[in-house]
Amino acid sequence: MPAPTPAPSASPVRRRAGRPTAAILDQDGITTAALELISSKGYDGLTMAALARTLGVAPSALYNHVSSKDDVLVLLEDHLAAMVDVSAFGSEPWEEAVRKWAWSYRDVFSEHTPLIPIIAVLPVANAPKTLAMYEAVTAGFRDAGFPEEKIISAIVAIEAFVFGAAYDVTAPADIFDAGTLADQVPNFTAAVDRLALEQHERPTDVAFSLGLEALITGFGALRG
Amino acid sequence: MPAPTPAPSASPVRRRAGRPTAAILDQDGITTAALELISSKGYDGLTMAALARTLGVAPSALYNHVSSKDDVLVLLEDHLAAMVDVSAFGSEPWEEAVRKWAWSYRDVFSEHTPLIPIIAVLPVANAPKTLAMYEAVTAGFRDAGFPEEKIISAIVAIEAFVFGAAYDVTAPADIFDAGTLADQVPNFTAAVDRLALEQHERPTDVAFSLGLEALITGFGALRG
DNA sequence: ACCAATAAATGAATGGCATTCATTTATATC
DNA sequence: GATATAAATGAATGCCATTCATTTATTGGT
Repeated sequence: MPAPTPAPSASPVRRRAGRPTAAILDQDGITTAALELISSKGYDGLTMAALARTLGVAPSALYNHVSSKDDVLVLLEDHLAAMVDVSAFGSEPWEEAVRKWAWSYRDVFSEHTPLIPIIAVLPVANAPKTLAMYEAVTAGFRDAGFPEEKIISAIVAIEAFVFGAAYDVTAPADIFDAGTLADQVPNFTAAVDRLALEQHERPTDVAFSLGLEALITGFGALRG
Repeated sequence: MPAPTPAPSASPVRRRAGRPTAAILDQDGITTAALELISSKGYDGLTMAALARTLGVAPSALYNHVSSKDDVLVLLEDHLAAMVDVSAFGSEPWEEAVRKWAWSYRDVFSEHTPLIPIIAVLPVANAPKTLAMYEAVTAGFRDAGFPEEKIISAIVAIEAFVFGAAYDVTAPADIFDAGTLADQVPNFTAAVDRLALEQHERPTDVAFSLGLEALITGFGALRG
């Protein structure tokens, strides 16, 4: 069996310092490599050293293209925002568009919860694709007759729910097992058992659906 | 002016190694010291070394009482859960009880967002006070006529919203300023401007109220 | 065609961090 | 009184992000 052709990005070639013919690194390449690394080693494996190794460069070289590791996380966040499905706004009824948007938003970020603290406080001016998502959603709300002064608040509320629910997806299945304390919390234990008994969908999906439909119904009533 | 009596916890006395008359450290003391440290230096200042310094011990001494820094965060989380107001369950109408619980929950954790990734996936068996909160809320839902098999899902949904909203509180005021990209996102920019114009409450509070009332209304309809 | 400025890489620090471990010793237990 | 144990010390360890002086190929100006 012949050795597989090594990926150019992982080339172990000892390069000399100095300006190369073409730049090896750029923000897109860093983003892609970071995504690969995360999918193979998880966020614990995402270190500047590991990222550099994936790209076949010295760690310090990264700092010519990003100002910090947080900057890498912002690049990731913006990349992922572009994967959120806003296509139903403008082509489907408002309720269904919101539903698709929220589910897809949750699904994308449930695999990337370490980015949530970043995105939740990130000024949109630093994240063009994220901003594009907001534009599409805002237009969808406006066209559906939503009063303009309430659009941002409604989006922020749905987003808050989405981020919290994204964490929920990653929780262990037995998170609500009270263990030895079970007899001290009878109502809670009974409710947990009852859910397990009568519900065969993923509990996290049931909760998300329940909350999202309440938000859609409640906000839908605001439309003129 | 006489020198103030130094807090025993901050005593700089050079202690000899070995078992003291009474243990200096325990989990309560560690929790209290961690809260002090956070309120003075923030979560960035919460290091095992700084925590040990606050308590007047060597960093390694902490590991006789907690197994890791994450363990400290769990102690903090559980301490804070006990500060969440569940008192209205049983004494006030369900809607009002949920409202008070959710606002208080959000307010407590908005000052402690670095704990959210911990609590969101923390098995309740490791957090007795958190469990007690769930018990009170569950009983409140049951007594209000909520179908038992939906109680946990509803709580999980509200909690997701609360956690997301807690992050939102910490966001910078100009988070939605699109800057130079403003002309590329006209609908979004218009909606942001309109909100700023017509709304004088804290935007984060407006969004929280909007979402929470929708959830309360939606879930209220599930009661028998 | 040269020359200066620049972009983009290297690799060797640096300082901070959580955590581990061998050691010490006062107290509690048999 | 001997022994085991709990709870402290302080010195390592290894990982991490980040900085800095240095190198050098390319670009743009004269």
